[in-house]
Amino acid sequence: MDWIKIFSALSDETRLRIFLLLLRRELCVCELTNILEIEQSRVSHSLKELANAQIILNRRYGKWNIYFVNPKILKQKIFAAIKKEINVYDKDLKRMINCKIRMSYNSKNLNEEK
Amino acid sequence: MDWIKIFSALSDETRLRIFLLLLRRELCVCELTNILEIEQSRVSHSLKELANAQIILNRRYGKWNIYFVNPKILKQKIFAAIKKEINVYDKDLKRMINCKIRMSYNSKNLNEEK
DNA sequence: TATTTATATGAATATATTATCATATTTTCA
DNA sequence: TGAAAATATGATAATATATTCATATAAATA
Repeated sequence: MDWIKIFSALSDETRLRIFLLLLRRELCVCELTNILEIEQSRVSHSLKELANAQIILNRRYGKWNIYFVNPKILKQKIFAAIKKEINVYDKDLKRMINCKIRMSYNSKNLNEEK
Repeated sequence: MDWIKIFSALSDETRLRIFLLLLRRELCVCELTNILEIEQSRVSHSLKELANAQIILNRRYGKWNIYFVNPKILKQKIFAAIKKEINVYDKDLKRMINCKIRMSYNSKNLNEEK
């Protein structure tokens, strides 16, 4: 575990917001862009650094790239504590709840899920 | 709690080394300088940022400025987890054990303790 | 196949951080 | 009181980081 890289990844507001959201549920880039209301390239760059610190992973699903918290790190007490003690930004949480980009798509194409 | 400031403070090797040492015991600037084998001004600057993030405090004792982990933050699970999961650098730990700058002084001047 | 949607990435710029040096301050002690 | 020890701090230079823009890639779909 490279803790300096990890703390570094979490020391930026954009990346921390993303990470706190991903602790709640997995999200694709366009959902994050929509929720955070920032540029898509900024989201991608941020995700790259979180992935580089190995605290998130991703999987392709059709045209989407879905990012999620690396299950391994959740076994570490530090991340379990982060999940419990650091709150997601209120506005982000609300927008996440209302964000149904993939869901509306899925309902039409459920049979295509691998 | 300003988590970005906190993660930022811990995202630098020098500061993380200092913080991990202080989690074991309180130390003055000259002890830290001795243990870390880096410039004194660098230690002071690093301590200032850790203090700025409110994760360490300090008290004057004679000519020494003794730094210690803010007891309040240890109640947070995150810091308790950091203490358990992140190891001090081996070399630092050894040098800390052998560092007796204040101790040798104290033994001669115990009656001056406030 | 051409277009659209989702995403990644390289380059350039703007901004922030880090290390070092010189020096100032405070306390102790000869 | 003057020197020494411990510490803090401001300025500078070197380095790293973040943001934006333009563009590339890849999958879906009309």
